[in-house]
Amino acid sequence: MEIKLVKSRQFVIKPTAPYNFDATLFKPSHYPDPLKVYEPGKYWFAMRFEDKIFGVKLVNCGSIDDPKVNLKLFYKERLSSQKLKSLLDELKFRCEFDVDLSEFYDKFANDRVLSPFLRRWRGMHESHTLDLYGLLMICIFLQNTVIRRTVQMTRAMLEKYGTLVKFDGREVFVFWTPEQLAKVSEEELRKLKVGYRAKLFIKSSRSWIAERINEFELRKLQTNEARKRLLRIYGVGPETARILLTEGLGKYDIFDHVAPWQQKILSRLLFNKPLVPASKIIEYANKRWDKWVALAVHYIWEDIFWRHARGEKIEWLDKEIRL
DNA sequence: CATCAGGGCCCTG
DNA sequence: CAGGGCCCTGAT
Repeated sequence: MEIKLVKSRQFVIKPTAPYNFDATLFKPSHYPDPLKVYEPGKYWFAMRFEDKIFGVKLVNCGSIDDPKVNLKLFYKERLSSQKLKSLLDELKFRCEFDVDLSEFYDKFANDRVLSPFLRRWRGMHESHTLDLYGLLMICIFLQNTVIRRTVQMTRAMLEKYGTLVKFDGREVFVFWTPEQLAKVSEEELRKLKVGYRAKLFIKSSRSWIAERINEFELRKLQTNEARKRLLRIYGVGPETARILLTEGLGKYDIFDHVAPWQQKILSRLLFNKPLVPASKIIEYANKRWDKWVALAVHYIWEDIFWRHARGEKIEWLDKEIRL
């Protein structure tokens, strides 16, 4: 399916400083997907909100310490002013426009490990431009495979079940809904060469509905409570739960799982050693960065991927990052 | 040509 | 609580 959004309205947002537009919205550690378009200082994506689809174009027109974002909203039908306000609030959450990081910066300004990263990426936040269900789909695409295949499966599924949204001369997909996918047969999905994940997509969508997962409610819960709810979804284990909590729900106080490939990279970055036990890494990071642990690790993590993306040669890294 | 591991999870014993 | 199996594909 595809839709074209022509009508638009513009807004000027003043995020809480410091706000690093590019580092917040674009994450070089993520695999390439057709869900967004990024250019330096510009970001396009589409979203579902209250059963309607919107196109969003963000343009940076400020600086890290005096941030200003031009937000252009593309839509089909005019919104009531009340709906519009809740949509803008949602975008505020998704882009972390109003999340104040000053405590984080005060606390770790002199942290021997973290401070160089804080200087380099000042104003970087997590961002959550996908909704929680979409992020779950991404996590399933990532499970137990190589990136190349993840990219192929994502495209195949989006072309068949997603919606292509055209606006501002760009095209991005939005995900299907859990209700849509819950009705699809396993054989039909398997034709798209997603393998055993066919069952996962269907069962996780069904349990998403059965568990009445509501991301707005989950955001309000304590991290551990939200985690318990998420783990009840079929196909969600410790790693997916961690990703959903940090990248989906904006929780920064969790870092409880390190996959083997992440372990290799973090061993180098934190201990300058080829391999440190995962439990050591987790303990070290939590003790040191406490309730900001996920954000702290995120700074260190994204830094190496930015350097990689910019073509910097880091010998030991190349074999760990496979695209 | 065959074998295998890969950015987890479920299920079983 | 450890470990096998899962789809498919490119790399070896």
